[in-house]
Amino acid sequence: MAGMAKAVTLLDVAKRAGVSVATASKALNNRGDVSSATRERVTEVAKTLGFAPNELARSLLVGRSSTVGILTSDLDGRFALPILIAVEDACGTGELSVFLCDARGDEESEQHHLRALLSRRVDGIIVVGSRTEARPPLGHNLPVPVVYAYAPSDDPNDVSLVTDNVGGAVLAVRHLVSRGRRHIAHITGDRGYVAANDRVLGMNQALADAGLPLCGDVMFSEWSERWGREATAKLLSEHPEVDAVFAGSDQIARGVVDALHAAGRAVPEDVAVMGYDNWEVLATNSDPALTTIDLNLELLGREAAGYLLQAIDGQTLLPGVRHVPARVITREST
Amino acid sequence: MAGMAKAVTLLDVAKRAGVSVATASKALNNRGDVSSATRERVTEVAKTLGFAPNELARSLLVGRSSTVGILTSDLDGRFALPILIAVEDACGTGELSVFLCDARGDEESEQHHLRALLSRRVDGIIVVGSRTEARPPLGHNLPVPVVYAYAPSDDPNDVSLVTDNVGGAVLAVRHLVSRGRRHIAHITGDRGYVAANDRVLGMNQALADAGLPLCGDVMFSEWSERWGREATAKLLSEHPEVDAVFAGSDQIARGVVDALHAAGRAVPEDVAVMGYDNWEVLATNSDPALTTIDLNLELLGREAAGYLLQAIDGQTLLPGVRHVPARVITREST
DNA sequence: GAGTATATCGAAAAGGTTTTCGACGGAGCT
DNA sequence: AGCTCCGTCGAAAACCTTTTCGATATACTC
Repeated sequence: MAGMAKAVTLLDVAKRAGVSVATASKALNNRGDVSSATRERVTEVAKTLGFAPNELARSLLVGRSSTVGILTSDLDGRFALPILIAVEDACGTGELSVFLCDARGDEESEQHHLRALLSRRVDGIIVVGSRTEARPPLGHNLPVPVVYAYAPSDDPNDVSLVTDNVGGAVLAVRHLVSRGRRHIAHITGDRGYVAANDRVLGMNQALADAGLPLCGDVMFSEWSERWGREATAKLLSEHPEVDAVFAGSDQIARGVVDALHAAGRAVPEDVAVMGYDNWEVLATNSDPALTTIDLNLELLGREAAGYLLQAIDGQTLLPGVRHVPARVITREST
Repeated sequence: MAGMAKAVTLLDVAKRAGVSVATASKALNNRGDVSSATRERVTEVAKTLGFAPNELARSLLVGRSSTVGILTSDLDGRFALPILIAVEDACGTGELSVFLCDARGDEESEQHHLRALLSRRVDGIIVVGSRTEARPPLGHNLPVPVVYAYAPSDDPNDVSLVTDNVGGAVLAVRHLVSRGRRHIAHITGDRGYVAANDRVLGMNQALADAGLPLCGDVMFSEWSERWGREATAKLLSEHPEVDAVFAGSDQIARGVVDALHAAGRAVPEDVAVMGYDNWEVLATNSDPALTTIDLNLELLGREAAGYLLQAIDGQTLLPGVRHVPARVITREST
């Protein structure tokens, strides 16, 4: 800690360099008319004094703070973090600093953070959700642009980015049929999640395209390994002919391969298993490593930041929800 | 997006209320001499106009921004996030907003972010690392207080908070011997990590206290499930009498129980297994669920924020590294 | 030498808020 | 009536930077 040196101001360097603050400012910003001699002198003094312009004053003057807010509803979750990282990255290269706010799923806390962000005069806000269900907008007539990531706004006038779950499921079953599988079962999570329903939608569509029936009924329950194990046991007894299971998440997929091994079925030789989410620690550590669907969350976050920057630049972007495509990550389980 | 309403200023509400900006300010801040009548009138006007004070101007004036920076070296990692969440939480209740910066382990990027934070006039900085090895300090003679979390600064004059890995390992083997285990083996990760070495330190200490030898040598390699499986197979062939394995991480522990099952050993009846980290998704989804050591990262983050707030308040805190104790989470694998 | 063009610099305003201090009016007292 | 005192309010400075525009000096042209 030690020094606690007083911050050095532009006036300090101006005095030290024997010029006015005006020319000092122009010298440091390569702007206006200033001789190269004094410019050098000023920059030299600024460096030795360790001058760093006070962004608060700058922002106040130019009416733009070069900050954005990220408002997340649940940082703990699996999906917010990659988006957060991508957004922070994209903003950082654009010389924007980001305020992080975690509302913990609390509506009241969210409004509290919103007020804080607005009084700090952020130039824009990205709200990232943890579920794919649509959410009410942050507010109406906000003084700054807002883009919604992962969880879309239910107001069609807002701009939202979401992952394409039906497209992802299509990719998944196409991959399985391309591997020669004909008896594909689907074990997934909570029937109350639109993510689960979107994926069965895509699956049915791709199955129909391939002229194949689903092996058994789709099995809903919870997003856990345990459910993957349970469901697989049941599946094997009722449909021993199954040669592929499409799991609704990597967690479930882990349970599936466990149960398959316990039943003496080889993966992928006897039955292939496909995960969803590309949760690295689960997918890569599995034995065999899981083929899975990657959500492209980094791309989603990057694009969200990109749209926000455009809006901050004054461009009006056309409203609606944009779907960013998923992609299959091929590993050893298929 | 829609409105883009112009931000309403204090002058606006003052004019509307028929007073000067000075009295308006005093009315809204419950300060100075102002009659209750005009106070009510001003607050009323402020509410209807939706006035929110410009924090930039406020900060500039009072010389304190009510913001802190979090500088992380690797957000991806397993350990930064819980700390980040706890810090954000603690700061939020203190009416501080937090700037998030992810340096991605790049020294240059870190300095870049540091400069940005300082020119934004943050009141303090928390730097959270992703490894337990000590790191060089952010800088010398910085104008704001800094506290280091998880990865300590190697300058003894700084204040750092780290997890107590040797204490955690002591708890782990005590737990195992309290379960009646006498042949305890240790499978852990990369020998180059001080975390790994600290834990064998604590383990040896607790083993000595209990008068027990280690079963076999400690097995170093990588922090993965695969290594857990490999090492277990080797262990079983060389030391079939083993009745407990203390794993250096939950990932390794998962591999251990897999291999144990494959070898026909029941967990925990035949051999107990203990994890480390309490990585929920791994530990709770395991079959059986893992008993493990929790790092208390939330507490660490909360305390880091607490110390920083004290320093910001002008208290000088005594330098050095503080160890926050771990705790055992008992589940079904022991 | 007179006049004009050019190069370089500085004074001042602006941004929105808080705080100090002086002004003003009315009430109470002698 | 004259005085003090208190309660309320407003003018202005301060925080630090950027930008505009006028001022000054130098060089150049005829």
